[in-house]
Amino acid sequence: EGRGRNQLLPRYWPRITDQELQQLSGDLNSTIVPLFEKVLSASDAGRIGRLVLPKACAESYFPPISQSEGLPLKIQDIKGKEWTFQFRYWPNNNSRMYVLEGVTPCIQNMQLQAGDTVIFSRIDPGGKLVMGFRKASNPVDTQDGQTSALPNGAHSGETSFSGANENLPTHGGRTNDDTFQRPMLIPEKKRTRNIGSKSKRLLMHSEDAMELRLTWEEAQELLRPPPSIKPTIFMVEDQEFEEYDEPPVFGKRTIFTARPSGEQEQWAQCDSCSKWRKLPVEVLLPPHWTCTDNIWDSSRCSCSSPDEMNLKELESLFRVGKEFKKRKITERHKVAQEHEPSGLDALATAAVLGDNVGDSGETSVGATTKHPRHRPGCSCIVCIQPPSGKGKHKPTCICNVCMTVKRRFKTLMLRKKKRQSEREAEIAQGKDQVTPKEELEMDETSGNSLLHINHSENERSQCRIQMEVAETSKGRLDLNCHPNREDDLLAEATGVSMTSLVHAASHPLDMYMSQNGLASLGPHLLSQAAGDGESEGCPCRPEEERCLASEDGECEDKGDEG
DNA sequence: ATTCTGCATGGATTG
DNA sequence: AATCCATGCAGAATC
Repeated sequence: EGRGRNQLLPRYWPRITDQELQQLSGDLNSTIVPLFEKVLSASDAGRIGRLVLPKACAESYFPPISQSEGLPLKIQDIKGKEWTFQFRYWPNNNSRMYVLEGVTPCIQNMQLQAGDTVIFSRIDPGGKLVMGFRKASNPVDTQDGQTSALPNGAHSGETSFSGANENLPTHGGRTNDDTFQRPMLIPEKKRTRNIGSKSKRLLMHSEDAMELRLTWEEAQELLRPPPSIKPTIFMVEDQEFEEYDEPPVFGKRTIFTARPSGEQEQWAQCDSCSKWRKLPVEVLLPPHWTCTDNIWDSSRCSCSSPDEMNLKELESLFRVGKEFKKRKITERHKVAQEHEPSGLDALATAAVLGDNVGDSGETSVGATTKHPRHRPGCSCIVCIQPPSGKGKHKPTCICNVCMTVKRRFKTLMLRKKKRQSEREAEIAQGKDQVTPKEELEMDETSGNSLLHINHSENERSQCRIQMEVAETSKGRLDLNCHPNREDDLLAEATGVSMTSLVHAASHPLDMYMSQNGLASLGPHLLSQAAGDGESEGCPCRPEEERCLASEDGECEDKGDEG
């Protein structure tokens, strides 16, 4: 528009093709007059919700305001939704700085971020303001540092006035999965300043968060040695290392799929035609790669060659690949656990892995411990730290935690005894039958009647009760459980004889532990039960844990009532 | 402790 | 040198 163009800096000139304009005008049955556009800065797209408007643009196209408070301005987005922003200014060096306040919901709705462009237009007749956007789409060339072909570092990307093309997979393009990268544009100038302030984080949309969900392993997959730089080879403890003078560069992101048979494949998307091409698994690609670079498949070394697989099939294979990878990680985890020293670490393993031990491929789904709030990846102190407690509590320790556990154990056993007496009385009245299994367990001469021992496990464990915890998949001894529930769980699920429990309960704790080789375990169990005394503030700590570690055993009292 | 608000500051750009 | 504008900052408000 004549009024503005002559006044505006070129960087604010709206860039919209006649074709797009025509299409839009046709769609809306009206005339769209592009006014200006602005590449969002970090502060524009941040959570403050203030979009700084170029002064000339604000004064040219928005209503004149004489008060700093300005006025509410209704602006329609590309989906027809109307937003109300506060259009105002701040006095600034004898001048004005114009801002739109309250833009956060709109920015979030459009899923815009720093580097994206907002485009202000006007619908005629009516003069209604409309706000479109263009996502930054092209990668910043980090290698040669050349400026963008377009002013202000803006790259031509997908313009959206309709919203229809947003986030939809184009032919061979990104899907809703987090597999396919979307390089984030950082304006060439002031690149370092757009990273974000030191004390605040940029708002991340869920989509971005998904894209950031990379493991180190995956991140490593993107790194390539700097081109044409020879590494220096040196040895550290018989391991060969390559050292480069230049930092690594990012390579092309590929995806790995797996056939149901487990056969792995690697796929890369052509930068030119966006078709996906299959590659050998071990291949590493440069950042820019096209079909013509496909030296591994002569029948598909040109963009004119058809797709080997359609997107759906590829996504399906990718899912299989993901499952395959998940299984591998789980198995690796299991192997690592098996190589752990027994004893305390086994207890820690049991606590951390919980029911998921042996549940391959599903570690990310189930809870890890007795409490569902502990999950794989949980970083709370309970989960990240094995309940070693080594050296912290001795069997003779009389600290509050130790005394609480001992008291609790005693109460537990007494309660078992009481309830068992009641049950046995009932059984005696009914049928007087004892299973052979129970008879075996009632071999009191062994002194080990309480616990089932897996001998192979036993070889790796110093304490039997711990074995019970680690090895029994159905029921585990869990001092954090509510006593009443625990009674049933422990006894019924593990098949432990109630008579043996009664017998065990008749011994003092210390005697019981010494009989069962538990002298060294006491402190560890204590530390496990008390979260090593360091997890007091852990937000994910189960109620029962807190009760157990509490000095006066309030929960215990409750349990006694029941 | 975090977020909001109203500027102030200073690097970048323009004339 | 003047101006713009991205972002910092401090006090107030709110959680």
